[in-house]
Amino acid sequence: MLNEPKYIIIKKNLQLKIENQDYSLGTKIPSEAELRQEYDVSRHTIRQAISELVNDGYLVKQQGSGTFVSDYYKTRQIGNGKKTIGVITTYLSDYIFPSIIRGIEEELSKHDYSLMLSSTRNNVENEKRSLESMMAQNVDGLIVEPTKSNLMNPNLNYYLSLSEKPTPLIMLNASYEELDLPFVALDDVKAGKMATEHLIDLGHTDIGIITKSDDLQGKNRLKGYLKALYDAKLTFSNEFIMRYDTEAKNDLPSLIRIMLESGQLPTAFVCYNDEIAVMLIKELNDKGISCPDDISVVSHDNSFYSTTLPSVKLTSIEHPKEKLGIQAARSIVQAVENREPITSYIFDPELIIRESTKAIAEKDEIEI
Amino acid sequence: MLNEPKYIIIKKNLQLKIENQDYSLGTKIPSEAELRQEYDVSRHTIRQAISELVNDGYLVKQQGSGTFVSDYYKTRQIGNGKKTIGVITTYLSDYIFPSIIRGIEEELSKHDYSLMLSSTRNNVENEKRSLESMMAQNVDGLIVEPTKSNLMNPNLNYYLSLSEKPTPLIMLNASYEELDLPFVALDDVKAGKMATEHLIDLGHTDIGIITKSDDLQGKNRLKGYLKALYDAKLTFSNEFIMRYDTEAKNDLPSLIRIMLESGQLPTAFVCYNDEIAVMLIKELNDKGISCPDDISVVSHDNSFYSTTLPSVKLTSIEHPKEKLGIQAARSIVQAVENREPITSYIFDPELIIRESTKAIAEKDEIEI
DNA sequence: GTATTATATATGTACGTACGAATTTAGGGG
DNA sequence: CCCCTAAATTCGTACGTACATATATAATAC
Repeated sequence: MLNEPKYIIIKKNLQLKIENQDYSLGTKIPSEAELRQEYDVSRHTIRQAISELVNDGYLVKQQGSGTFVSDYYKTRQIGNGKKTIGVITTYLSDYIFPSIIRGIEEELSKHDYSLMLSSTRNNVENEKRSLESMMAQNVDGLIVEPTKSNLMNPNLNYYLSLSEKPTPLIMLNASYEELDLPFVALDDVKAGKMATEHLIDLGHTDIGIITKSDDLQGKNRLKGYLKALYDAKLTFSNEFIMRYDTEAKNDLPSLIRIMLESGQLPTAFVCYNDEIAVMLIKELNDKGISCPDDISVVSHDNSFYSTTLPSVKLTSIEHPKEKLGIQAARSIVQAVENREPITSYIFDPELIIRESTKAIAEKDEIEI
Repeated sequence: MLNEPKYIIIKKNLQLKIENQDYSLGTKIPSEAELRQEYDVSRHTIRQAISELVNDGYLVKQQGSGTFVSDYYKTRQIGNGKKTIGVITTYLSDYIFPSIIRGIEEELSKHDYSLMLSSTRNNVENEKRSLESMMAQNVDGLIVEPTKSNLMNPNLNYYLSLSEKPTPLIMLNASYEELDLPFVALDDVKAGKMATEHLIDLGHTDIGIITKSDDLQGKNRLKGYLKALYDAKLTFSNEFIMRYDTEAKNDLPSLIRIMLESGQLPTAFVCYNDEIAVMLIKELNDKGISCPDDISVVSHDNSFYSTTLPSVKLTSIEHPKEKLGIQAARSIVQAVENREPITSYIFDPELIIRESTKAIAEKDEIEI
């Protein structure tokens, strides 16, 4: 520390005086000759110190007149000091995403960070463009909800090159299993297990599932479902494990209809999310099947869909939503400030019991 | 031109060679000593030229090793070309805002623009901070949904200083009447008039309204309501013009309850938006009053609330939502590209008739 | 008092030397 | 062939000088 170069010492000294307003905005600082005497160094050394300060925007030089404290450096400092976090999600306006984004925005604005937003509509090509755009904008950190997290993603090399750079990155909701990236998510395996166990506790032994195939959340919830069945030594029928992907979502109602018409049904369903659960219950009702009297349904995410059906409020696994966004933002801010690696954060699921699930015993009693 | 300083000539020469890939990315350029010989100048002069190029990001120096062509300057160039639009709204996750933001994002991404997002939670202090932040970030355009547009806004001077700058600005949903800023919005006066006229057409003569006092939309919808009554030569009772502001929203249910208990009621209500309509209908039902059999309700915005009530789907004025966002984005992009002044865009309202309104004649018949 | 001019002052360009510090390269020993 | 060391290379710091150019100031002429 003591053997810092002279010009660095002088630079720091001048910088301090500027920031302390010893040399106030717009005023002239001592000439090179004067500073030379003051610090007892050569003119070259003084020039070197001043040159760096000019470069950093603290000073402005004017030949023949003198060197002046810039009134620009303050504003530039603010602009430069302001950090921006890029957020890439699959959807913006749908379902639980507004809440997640709100959580992120809330936390970022607390730390005076800016938020740059982009959505992929669950399309990998859009994800690529969003990533490129964010990188070009030199964001200070990235929060990404992965697109088609259960399929081979062609943008993995982008993520790899990002993880080499100092730009912190955190994944939301799910991660790419091929990469070892930090993430903030609900424990989806546990969630699927909890949902299924709730049905098992109610006496159900024939349990179907409708889940998503192209994202990791769907895969994990299925995993939890299978685990719960295995632990309870129950079997499952392949016909009642129904999987769909983003593109096939619109065809799902007719697929459900076909399934419902194909013979014996289970007494309960686990649904990937509330949207699907509402879809299923509507199809059930159309066929004269009641929920929960005939078939119980447990879903995920506890979104506004949970209470939207006139006939029945959904039993659903709570999704942290805002909290998830807040946690992701908090982690990324911490990573930006401290340059420390990010640790993943996993939320524990929680079951909200409403009206769409019912003990099977009751039904048997009625039938007897 | 001929008497340019030597170091400037050398700098330009080197810069040219870098851009022509004579010195390609990452490779070492000749040492100071070599360049000294090549240009027949002192080492100091070479260092001066190189120093400026290092500062501009073209070169990177490494003591003991050499001076190298930076691979960073290219990306910095690209980043500067990308345009960013700042979006400031009151809320992010609530109500129709996700749809609006989605529209904006969709249109901006089509033009390869970035979106910087901030919300004010309808607080003017937050609005100020958001504006400052956006200005510091040097956004290329701004889309603002005004905070408390019907109250004197303390940030008007910010907007004034903005309108002097070349940064295009467009207001969303409403504008500040004190300023003459371009905006994209629904014709709220017409909307309020249309809603009220629908009730008049159904035979209602006693019509109340619940509207918001601190934003322009509420004021305009009230204006339309009064206009419709005036045109139909109907009177209104002050007790049934109920106004509330953002802060008092949570107290609204109890205020409605008090109103409902205070004697004779109108046969119909116009509501500021679907959220309020749902609130009102719940309170009505609690008092054993049916909608639409006893009291008709027409609301605004046609949001998901319109179809959320188990008892009745709402008759509501359509809000353009996505279209509004798309139009705002399109206007701002046009303004950024062509540097032309923005013209306001006003959407015509449209009535969606559902179950919450009923002709008064029918009711009379039943009663007879 | 004002306009012009000379002088002083400030930064800009450009040369030179010397030695320090980090890195690479070449040479020598095992 | 590998490891260590010494030398060479390259940039970093720091001193010096000289003169150019732009600006401010003081002196001068009107």
